[in-house]
Amino acid sequence: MVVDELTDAAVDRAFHALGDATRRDILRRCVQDDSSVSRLAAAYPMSFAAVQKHVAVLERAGLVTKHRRGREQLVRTDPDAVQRARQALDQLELAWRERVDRMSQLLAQTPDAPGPDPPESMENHPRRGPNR
Amino acid sequence: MVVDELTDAAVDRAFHALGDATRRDILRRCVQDDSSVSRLAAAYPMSFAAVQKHVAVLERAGLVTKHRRGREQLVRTDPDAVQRARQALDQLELAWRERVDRMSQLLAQTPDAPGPDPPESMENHPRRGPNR
DNA sequence: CTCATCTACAACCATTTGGTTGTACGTTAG
DNA sequence: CTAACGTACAACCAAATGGTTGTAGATGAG
Repeated sequence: MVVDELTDAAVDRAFHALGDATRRDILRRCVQDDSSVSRLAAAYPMSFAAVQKHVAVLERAGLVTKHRRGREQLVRTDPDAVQRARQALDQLELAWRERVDRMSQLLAQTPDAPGPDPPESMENHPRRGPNR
Repeated sequence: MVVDELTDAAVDRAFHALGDATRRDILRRCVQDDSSVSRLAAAYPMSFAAVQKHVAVLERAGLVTKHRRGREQLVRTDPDAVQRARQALDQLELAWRERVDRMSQLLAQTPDAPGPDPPESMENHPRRGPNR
């Protein structure tokens, strides 16, 4: 499986595209109804070309596709791409859960563990003694 | 609840922070084990200051927090923030599902009528007839 | 105390980004 | 056909980004 090639630069582009409020709004509009670029442009306080660029960013990120209808160009959100981005975040959450598991395990196997010591306890007393 | 204030500029920062491979890697490292900034810096082919800036971006986005331990500064991923970003994507997927539902409904309620004329019909037949 | 380490931050530079305007092209309406 | 519309794209600009180096402040080790 050479699927790994996609996921690095592609995730870059996807998150970068999502990091702008205007582009997220375009996504929201187009996920509900396909919209032509000019109709989108009318909805924002910027030039047509600016909106066109935003759509281009979303398209390069694979988040939307364009489809001709007459002289218009309809923009459509790709829900698969959205889910792909979500998976990247899911992985982070999974890793966190693994970490918590490891910590719980360490605590459990502590022999004379007297009480519910928070996991940070070992790295949390900076020996803030009488210095200063 | 004025929770809406957060979600706009904050989501901007979060996705922007996630839009860089180095920063995502930092997140992955720190979600598994807290790591000092200098230890992180040693892991990447760039200067200490550059890594420091990346951490600052992640911190402003609320994705990590820093905790002093002696002369080190430990970086820790905030799993809640990751989940918040995920929710933003979940909303998009939800909207898509609603759209599909609406479409299915339209299809379902179409009897065997030859010309189902919804209000949108006027902008929907491009009259791609025998012209050209 | 002194020294090495870790961090913070300013100044600077090249590149990218997000916006503008202007021009050109394809398609549909009359 | 011409005119109007929707789009594409180039050129340009200010601001942000991602990197560098250099300097200075805290903190722990010896």
